[in-house]
Amino acid sequence: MFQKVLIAEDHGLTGSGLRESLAALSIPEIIVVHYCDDALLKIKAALQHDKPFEILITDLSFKADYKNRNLVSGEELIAEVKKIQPDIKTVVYSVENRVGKIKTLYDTLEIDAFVGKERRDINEITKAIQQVLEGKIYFSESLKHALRSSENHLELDEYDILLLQLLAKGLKQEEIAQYFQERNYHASSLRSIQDRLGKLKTIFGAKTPVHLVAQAMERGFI
Amino acid sequence: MFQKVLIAEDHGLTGSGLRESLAALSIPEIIVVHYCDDALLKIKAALQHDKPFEILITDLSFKADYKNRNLVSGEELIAEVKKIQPDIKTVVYSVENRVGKIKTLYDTLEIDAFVGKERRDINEITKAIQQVLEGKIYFSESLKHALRSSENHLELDEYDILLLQLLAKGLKQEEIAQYFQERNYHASSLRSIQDRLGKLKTIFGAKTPVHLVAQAMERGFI
DNA sequence: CAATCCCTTGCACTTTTCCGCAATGGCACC
DNA sequence: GGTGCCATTGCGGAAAAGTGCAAGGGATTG
Repeated sequence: MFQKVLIAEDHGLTGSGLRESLAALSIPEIIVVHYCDDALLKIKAALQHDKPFEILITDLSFKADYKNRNLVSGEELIAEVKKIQPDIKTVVYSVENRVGKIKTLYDTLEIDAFVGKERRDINEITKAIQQVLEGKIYFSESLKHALRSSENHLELDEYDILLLQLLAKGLKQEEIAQYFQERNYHASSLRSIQDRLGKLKTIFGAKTPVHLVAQAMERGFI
Repeated sequence: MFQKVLIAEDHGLTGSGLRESLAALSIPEIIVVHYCDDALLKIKAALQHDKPFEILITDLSFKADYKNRNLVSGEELIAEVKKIQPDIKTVVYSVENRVGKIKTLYDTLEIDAFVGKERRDINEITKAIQQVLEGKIYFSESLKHALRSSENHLELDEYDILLLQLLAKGLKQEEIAQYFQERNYHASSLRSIQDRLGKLKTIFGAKTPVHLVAQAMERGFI
């Protein structure tokens, strides 16, 4: 079994529930922190003392409070941690349930497991740890199906995602056109953007641009 | 100390964290359930056996799954429970952080305490239990802070939220006007909706309607 | 009762978005 | 090289959204 585990979770009671469940797996050293920055510090310190953590279990969203923060999310934490300790195993434990978002976590951050905060999560986290210990990847039961099934498999390219992001950021169509022109994107005229937007609306079944972005956000594309 | 506590919380690990913390307070009988309907059944059964629960600690939101549900939220649960056992103490434990919403819980459901899911919630839940035991009302420290801080002071009323929701659902301004007119809302003309939308854009610092809804979603208002 | 304030609403005008149509040009396939 | 397909783009008119202005209408205050 793993010997040294770090947990980053900002809800105190949930963190203590996690600690308890991992202790039941006979993991001797379990550290719980409530801030991403603290997690990174612990990882660094452990590395320096030649006693690195083998696995990091982290939430995705951390509420802001009076403290100043460098890292504000689990994604950022994982990215930073992997820079200094690339071989560490990472498990994401979150309420996130948007397939697109979780797929992105796997593709870009190469996480080893994802467990949703849900009713059966005690079993799930246990299974996840065991699978990761064996060098396998683990995703919550509820997700496995969704991740593989083709129905949810809308593939949006960089252009589409950027377009939706710019829209969500408050740019007008004309400003987006300008943005694309400055960066020499292929379809950069106002008319092309409108065309693309129309197609995206069809794909998402959206009636208005607002609806489109709301759908894209709900499904985790942006 | 209380002798018999019921916990309704749909995240398994959080529930077990709660159980652990309450056990540390020397509460002998702690039952944890993951569904509102189960909570109501437990309360009913305990009453019938003349061994009623003294206090109910419940989350507000319970994720839907394959099971059919009568009660879908902590609010509904509390309302039903108070019908059959009006003297039971109720503590809400939730990520909810909108002051208005929590005030409504106090005003309409007469809850005895509110504890937010946050970093220091272990201490908070302990304090809450002790205060409620003494017949007092308790609200999280963070809430008192939120009351003062201007940052979280965005209070949107039902009208604003509905407006944003309808927009996100793909309705056009004119359709929203019609929707409001059918339901006899106060500001139901197209012009009023545009006016309100303009004000919301100012509040959220949004440049376009898309931006507005994206912000509202990110910040958890809809 | 008058003065005042704020909210609601309609009107008119501008800006922005939507969308069909047609011209152009690249690319693949025959 | 010819043919067809599709993405890109401009144009133009229609639809939708944004906004200043002013006319009411309550509610409050002096």
